[in-house]
Amino acid sequence: MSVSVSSVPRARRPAGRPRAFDAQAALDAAVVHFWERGYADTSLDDLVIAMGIGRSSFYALFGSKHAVMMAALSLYNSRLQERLAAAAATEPDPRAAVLRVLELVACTQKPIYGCLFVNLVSELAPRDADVREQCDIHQRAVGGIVIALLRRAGFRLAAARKQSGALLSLAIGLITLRKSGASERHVRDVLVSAAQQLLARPPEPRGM
Amino acid sequence: MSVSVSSVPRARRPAGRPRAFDAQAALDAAVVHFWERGYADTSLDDLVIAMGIGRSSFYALFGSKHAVMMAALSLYNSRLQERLAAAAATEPDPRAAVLRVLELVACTQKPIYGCLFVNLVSELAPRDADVREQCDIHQRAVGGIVIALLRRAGFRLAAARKQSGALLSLAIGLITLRKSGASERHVRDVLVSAAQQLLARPPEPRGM
DNA sequence: TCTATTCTGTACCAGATTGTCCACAAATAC
DNA sequence: GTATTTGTGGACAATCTGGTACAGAATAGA
Repeated sequence: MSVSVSSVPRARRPAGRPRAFDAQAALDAAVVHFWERGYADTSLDDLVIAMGIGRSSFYALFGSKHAVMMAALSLYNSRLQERLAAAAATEPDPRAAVLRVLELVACTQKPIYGCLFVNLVSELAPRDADVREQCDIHQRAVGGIVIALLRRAGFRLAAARKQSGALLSLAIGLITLRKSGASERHVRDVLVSAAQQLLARPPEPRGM
Repeated sequence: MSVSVSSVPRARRPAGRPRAFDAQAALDAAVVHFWERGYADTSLDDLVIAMGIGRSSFYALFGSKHAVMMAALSLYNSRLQERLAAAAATEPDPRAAVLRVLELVACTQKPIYGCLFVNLVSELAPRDADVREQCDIHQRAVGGIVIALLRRAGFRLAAARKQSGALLSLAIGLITLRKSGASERHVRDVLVSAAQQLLARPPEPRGM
């Protein structure tokens, strides 16, 4: 699963010919390629060329097109989670922190290409249990960050859960809207204004 | 472009062998197939088998894989627009009508497969100008329905535009959330509660 | 019946597809 | 040096790809 980019660097080199490429960089290139082209439209030739490695090396290290896609998705998700957690930890005001998190989600680093997570959920989730599982985990992790911030802002657990769902849906939906023609500016305006309304007051469960 | 499903039925049959299949039904089958499998992962064999026609008939009537995808997308979009417009026209209270429209958008007819519009935007929009154009039109049409309702509910034009963007993003984002694991019930709860907040009052532009 | 027209099934094309194989290269161990 | 281990490039196989060609079937009109 993990491609073992030697988080614990071995003291000695193993016997045998050393790898002629950087596995981390190759996986990064795979992330970019799946991000820009999706899964089905990416051929193995595209992939190994983009990654700058040969077929043999590709199969030796990653095993299959599906496996490298999962590794890329996992890397993308964990990096995004790190960035969101960092933003949440940096900004002291919890409402401002939520807004910052939502901006990071909605305004992706490759606006035209949206978000790799969203793209792969859309393309593969219905037929790929591995993608579903990985994405469910990611969704919960990101949701957890927002829920924690909302609780700090005074929301009760149930309300925080609901509101977190709404805020994240908003951000994710804006990614699609942007892809289908909306301007970056409009997206930001809508996000800020709607998020402020949804963050306004912890709605006490009054009546029903 | 239009596949001419004889909206104006000709008085006389044309000379020549009559078509042995229902063009409308075949296009419907294409809609379903692209909806469930996406574009790149659908081969022509898949397609003609699903549509129940031969390759020759397929090319004679539709021209190419890309063309039939565009026809399917267009049909899907116009049908959805019809359903939304009907809902908007039926429900007298404009806020209730907006909620009804959002439910139709967010709770798709094939929950697991999401929304064909969203799916194809996600898969193709960055590299396909035809899809971008068709989807931009669709987005504006749906946005127009919501904006008109919001205006009837007392929103000013600028506010209605912004709020419409927020409400539709919310609904669209929920489709993705549902695909990546959220339950139908959670989606509905979040939608209703968030939409009520976003519809609460026409926010007068106070200060900034 | 004979012609013109339209549709259909099948064979076909040239190139792309994922994945395997194997001879060889480059390093360590001895 | 030799043996061992690991990585690499290119060839290869079998299948699948989107799209075309064409002979013949089914209709209308004469």
